Amino acid sequence: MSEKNPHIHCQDCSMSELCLPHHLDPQGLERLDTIIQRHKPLHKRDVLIRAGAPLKWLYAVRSGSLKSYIIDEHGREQIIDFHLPGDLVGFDALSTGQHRSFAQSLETTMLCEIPIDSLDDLAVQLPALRRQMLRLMSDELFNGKQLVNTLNNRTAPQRLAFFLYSLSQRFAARGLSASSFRLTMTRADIASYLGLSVETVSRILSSLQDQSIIRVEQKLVHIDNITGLMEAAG
Amino acid sequence: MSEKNPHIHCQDCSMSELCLPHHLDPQGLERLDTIIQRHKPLHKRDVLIRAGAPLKWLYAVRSGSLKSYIIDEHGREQIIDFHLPGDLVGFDALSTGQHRSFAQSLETTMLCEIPIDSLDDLAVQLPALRRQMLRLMSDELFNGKQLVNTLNNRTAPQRLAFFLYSLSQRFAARGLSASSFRLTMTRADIASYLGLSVETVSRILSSLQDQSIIRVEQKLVHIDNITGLMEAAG
DNA sequence: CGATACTTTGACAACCGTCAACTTTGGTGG
DNA sequence: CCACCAAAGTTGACGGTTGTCAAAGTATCG
Repeated sequence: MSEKNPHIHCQDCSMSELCLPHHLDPQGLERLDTIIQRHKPLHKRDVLIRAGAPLKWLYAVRSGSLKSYIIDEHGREQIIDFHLPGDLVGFDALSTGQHRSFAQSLETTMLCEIPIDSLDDLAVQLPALRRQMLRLMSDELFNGKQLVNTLNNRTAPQRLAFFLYSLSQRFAARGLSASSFRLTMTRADIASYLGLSVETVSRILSSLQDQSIIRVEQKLVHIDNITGLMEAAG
Repeated sequence: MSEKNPHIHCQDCSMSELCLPHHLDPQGLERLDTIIQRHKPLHKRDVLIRAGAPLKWLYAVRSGSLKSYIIDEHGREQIIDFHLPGDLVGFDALSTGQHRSFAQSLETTMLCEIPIDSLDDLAVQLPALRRQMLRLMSDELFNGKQLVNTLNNRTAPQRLAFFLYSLSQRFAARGLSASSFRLTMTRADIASYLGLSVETVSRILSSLQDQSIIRVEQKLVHIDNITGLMEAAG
């Protein structure tokens, strides 16, 4: 790598524990780092992945955030996930070799680009990498299933409280503030993800604020009573 | 394998195309078959997997059916999936090495038992097996995400029509009748899976019958108007 | 054959989606 | 830098869908 074009390496990346490098020895880390490309920064609203496109790379979020969505038979966008730093994007394409959902940047976002063929080759040689890939997929799989239940069996206020709480936990796992963060997605995105209407999302945010559980300033959320939030989540 | 105790082999199993053997060459198939054990038959209500138990085997359903569920903080059972022949059970445990959900037999059920360590060893040597494992996980992952949306954005009648339609498709993919099948799960199981009350499930089944879309005789369902069912699913 | 689990049907109320109006924010071009 | 307009967000009123409670009917299992 040239001195003129310095990149962050897996060895120095603060997200490595959440990402593919987890539990890799220094030698394995080095080899993984070699196959990983750095993608040019995405601007807000850039579309990274389109459904139907052939799978060539998995992406790891280094900073920023994205939303994944599918377009239903009526042409409406349905949010299926939000991706934060350390998350891998693209696993759902391993099945058909084609992406099945879209991924769009919610803000300026930095990504690592992992060629899927090289990753497969390397996984054969590194058991720890293999295990971590399976672990990440397995987690995503279980989270998806659990989410169905979480949403199905909860009222609108419980869903939103759950959403905020789980975002808070995810930020904390990334070394960021659990009590104060920015919602990079719109209320409509949240509504779609939780299966609610925009109006309901807005009303409940106001209501949680009235209960002194959170404070909302546009996109900014402060959690003032995390216990209250957990209780509100059911 | 002894003559006295003849077992079905992967080579002869009618579910192999849906299962791990998919796209394996004869030699690979042979090797896979060697590591697979046949589990003793489960009776109705037998619990195959308990959350928290260490992951030792993945299971492939050869015949019969199971439900997967988690137990929520209030001790209530939440159904997260139903497993039919050809399905693999246990992927959600790859993350922690411990099972995270329960699996219980809904009827007499025959299973193959695949030691996870041997499977990992074999996957290193057989790219086609590796690809099929990832494909199965990726499919399950995407289905889970899609299900969230399907349920979130649909009314109760649409959810139930969707459920019946998707069961019908799954039976068809297994060479069984798409228009006539037995619901091995209870109404309460369906309700939990779809996020509805038992009463609503019961009412809607009656309503779909009144519309001559299906006929219901206890556990037996006949689909008389598959187009109507698809439309009812939204 | 009895007990228990499962299923169906009815009545009612509440939750939340829809429609509508308005305010605020953010981006674009002059 | 400001003006403008579209997009995003908020708040209110209303009605339908669906959960809850209740009760009766039916299958299943020991």
